[in-house]
Amino acid sequence: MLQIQYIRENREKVLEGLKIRNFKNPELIAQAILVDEERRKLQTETETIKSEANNLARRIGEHFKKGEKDQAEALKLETRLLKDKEKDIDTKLSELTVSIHDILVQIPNIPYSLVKQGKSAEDNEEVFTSGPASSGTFAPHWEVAAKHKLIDFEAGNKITGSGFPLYCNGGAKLQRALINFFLDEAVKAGFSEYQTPLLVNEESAYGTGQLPDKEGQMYHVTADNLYLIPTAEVPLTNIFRDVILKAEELPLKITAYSSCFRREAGSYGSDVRGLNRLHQFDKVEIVIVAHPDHSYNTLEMMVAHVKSLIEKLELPFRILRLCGGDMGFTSAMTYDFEVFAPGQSRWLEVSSVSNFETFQANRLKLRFRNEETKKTQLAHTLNGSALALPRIVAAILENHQTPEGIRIPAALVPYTGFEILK
RNA sequence: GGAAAGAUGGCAGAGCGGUUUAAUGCGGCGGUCUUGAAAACCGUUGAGGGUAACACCUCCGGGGGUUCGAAUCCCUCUCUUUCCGCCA
Repeated sequence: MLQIQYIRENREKVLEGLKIRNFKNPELIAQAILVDEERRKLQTETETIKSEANNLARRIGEHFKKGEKDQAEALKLETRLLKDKEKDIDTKLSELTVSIHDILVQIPNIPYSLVKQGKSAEDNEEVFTSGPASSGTFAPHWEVAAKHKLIDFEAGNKITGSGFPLYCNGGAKLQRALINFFLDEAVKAGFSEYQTPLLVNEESAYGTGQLPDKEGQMYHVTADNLYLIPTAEVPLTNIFRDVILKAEELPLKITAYSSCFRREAGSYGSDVRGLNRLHQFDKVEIVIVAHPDHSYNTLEMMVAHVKSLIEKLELPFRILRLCGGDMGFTSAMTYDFEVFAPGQSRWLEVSSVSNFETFQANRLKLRFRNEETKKTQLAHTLNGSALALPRIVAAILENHQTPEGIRIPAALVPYTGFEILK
């Protein structure tokens, strides 16, 4: 959520930013400013009244203490009038506060200067590509998985439903190896390892922006009003809800492995074949809380980390800087990582690394104390997948097939304990 | 799941209707003293809104109520602790 003061003071900049996103409702900005103006006017009014009422109450107290009952009673009458007036204004004030909030939650983050205008995925900029994929004929991963009995989609179907695969034997071992590999690499890069709750409350879902707009994406446990996390970003970032950090604690780098749960309502076709899109999957997430002056250096550092992971897995990939129209609601700049799946001749997104600037921090009330100004200031939050498992597994199965089985990349062999998966 | 007690500033901890505009201690910061440090002493030290700067307003777990006036009384929710029960 953007800060209303920021919108008020940077109206033109905000509108330009929304244009880069192809945002459909730029009139919300004018509305927000208008309502805010009215709200502040009422606030001044009610505060003046409160101040008067406080003074009267104090005088009444003094009169009572001196035993001057008549004077006290006279002042009481005066107070009653003020109270009626105040109640009136307060009602309007809270209405306006709600309506300004309702407007603000509909306004997406303002893109960073490097982000290009664009409407859809077609307009994304490729900023890196690892070179041509190996040539030859490749089977799609679901065939490879079936051949070697690595994943039992039917069993998962029976136990739960589609999108909940059962990993078997070597397939399960590969998953565990990848999780450990990713976590170890993150720790080596300076991230502290956490293990988080997989269910979160409403406040947390709201804090990272899943609520109110992405309600349908999450599994909701209605009996206890909890949500299954769609990503470890939610619990990890909410560690810092209502927290004031010291400047020297930044950048704060944390990581966690978690299962992730997504309803993925409305996804069909080849998109959901095999491991391409699941309701439950595993992911190692990295989260950084950064000083606003350094958050874009931090973003580049995260990109370099994710890049090194994919390189160590010896997979062909590319990095895209998302255009305004394809970027998530809360992000100021996002890099997507896509690995090539030659069995399907398509790119699969395996990581998305974003800088949210103060957009999440504002909702979370995540601040740090600025040493120069001595004041609290919103921090920047960033996160990224490092990495999401299923599509990495799919890419390994499709890229590293040999007549003997699937070749395990050298970096991963210490974790699997075998060089060929069959 | 049952019973009882409790939730106050970075921490500890008073306050239970009007000198609380939150005591006191610890910690933090600044200063005096000192060659330097420690000790001692003095000062300072929550967040948000608002202002050119003051003033001023809000916040004592959340929400609601009583009252001229609520940290203090009432209702309600949440959480914590202790005891009992159940349990990986």
